[in-house]
Amino acid sequence: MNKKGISSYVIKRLPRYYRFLGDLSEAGVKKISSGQLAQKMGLTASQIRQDLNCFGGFGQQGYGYSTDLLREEIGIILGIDAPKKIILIGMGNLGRAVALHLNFEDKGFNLIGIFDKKESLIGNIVHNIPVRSIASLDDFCRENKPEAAILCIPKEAVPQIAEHLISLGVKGFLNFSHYDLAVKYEGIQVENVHFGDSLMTLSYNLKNN
Amino acid sequence: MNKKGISSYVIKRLPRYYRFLGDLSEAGVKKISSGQLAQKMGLTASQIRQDLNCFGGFGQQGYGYSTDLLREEIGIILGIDAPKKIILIGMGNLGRAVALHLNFEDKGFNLIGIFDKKESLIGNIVHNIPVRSIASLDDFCRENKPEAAILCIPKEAVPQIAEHLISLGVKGFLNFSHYDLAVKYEGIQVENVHFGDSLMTLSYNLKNN
DNA sequence: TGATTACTGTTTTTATTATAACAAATTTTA
DNA sequence: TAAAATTTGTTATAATAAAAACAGTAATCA
Repeated sequence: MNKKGISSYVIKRLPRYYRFLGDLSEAGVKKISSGQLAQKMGLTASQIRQDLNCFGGFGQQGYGYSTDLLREEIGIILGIDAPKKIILIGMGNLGRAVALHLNFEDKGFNLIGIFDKKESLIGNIVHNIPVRSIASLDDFCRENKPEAAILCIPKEAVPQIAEHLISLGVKGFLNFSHYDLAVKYEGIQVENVHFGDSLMTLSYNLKNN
Repeated sequence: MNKKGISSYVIKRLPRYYRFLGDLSEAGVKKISSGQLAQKMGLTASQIRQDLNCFGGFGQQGYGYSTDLLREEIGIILGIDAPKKIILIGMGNLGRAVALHLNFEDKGFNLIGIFDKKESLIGNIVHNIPVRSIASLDDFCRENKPEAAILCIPKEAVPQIAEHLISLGVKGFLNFSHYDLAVKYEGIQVENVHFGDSLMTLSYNLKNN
């Protein structure tokens, strides 16, 4: 629960609403009711209405929601309309995949820098961005002031790098390493992505269902 | 909630317990109390004890839990001791990163096949496994009977491929595509991994905290 | 050895989340 | 245009999850 008192469960559902509404929009669907959307998403209409009403009344009684308008509103709630500068640390297989696979602009970010310590990678152009030496991180951050960082580095390196980035003004982390980055300081945001955990959950579910 | 009546919230926490216990084990910690573990993981002792007691009493009053034993027990609960055959569809940037980055053996799976439709990739050896043509998928599945599949393919291709794999006996999916694979059939397990959603959540949290 | 401390397993209570219900407003239909 | 149907926003209820409390057992210490 954040300062505005909105449950993290609601917030975690917002990107999913945003994606579904984008697909509907692309498919030319102009309006949608909570009931129709609920069916598509495997939720209840009640939950959708209640989720949306945490942020305001975007629908119209007797009509439903305008697909485009609702998507736009959720985009604003998520802050996608105001891109934030982000850097990527670690250009291994995973880092490269993340840089090339994620559409940052559509998700509220602008990838402005890529860093690695491996000499052989430095200077490579990935996603139109040169890979820089980790030695140049401090200067780069002081000059460009990235707000967030993606960590695709070995788990041993994470605590130090994270702390260092915080001292350079980085406020948010998307952490892919095999390590749970904890929020130690007020105002620092962390999203841990552990897809190994998803594999284990799948293993459990295959065994027990 | 699955058939045994254990909440999905509990099950989602199990891999995290497993990881933390592994780290402790590696660090030579022989015993741990629910209180100590709670502090390390940012949970309450009560929740840990209640989670574990869904599956049995692994601790000892007045002592705590044996790190190694508890880890092993959770591994068994997750089915990590009984590796299941899994295949990977889609050898783009993301597919390659997943194949090379994920330690399947430690997570209950054995990667036995990689498939792509792109001619130029076929025959490449990734993680000691040759990339095969998607045309050979049917024969391969009939012969090797993989229980699960990882999808690293464009979202448009997902519904068809998933349905086809189900007809070939695949029971579980780890889906990385930008599409929500829904569980349509009894006994089919799906884990959707959307790290774009995590980025959006981070965007929200940066904006609002 | 007896008392004290530490800790689990389990029950009870509280807090949170999701669902259902319904009044008010809009649209559609006759 | 009037009645019926649709659908939201919001309140009330039910279900679920988390936290707290506590009794009982093992370990430790005097």
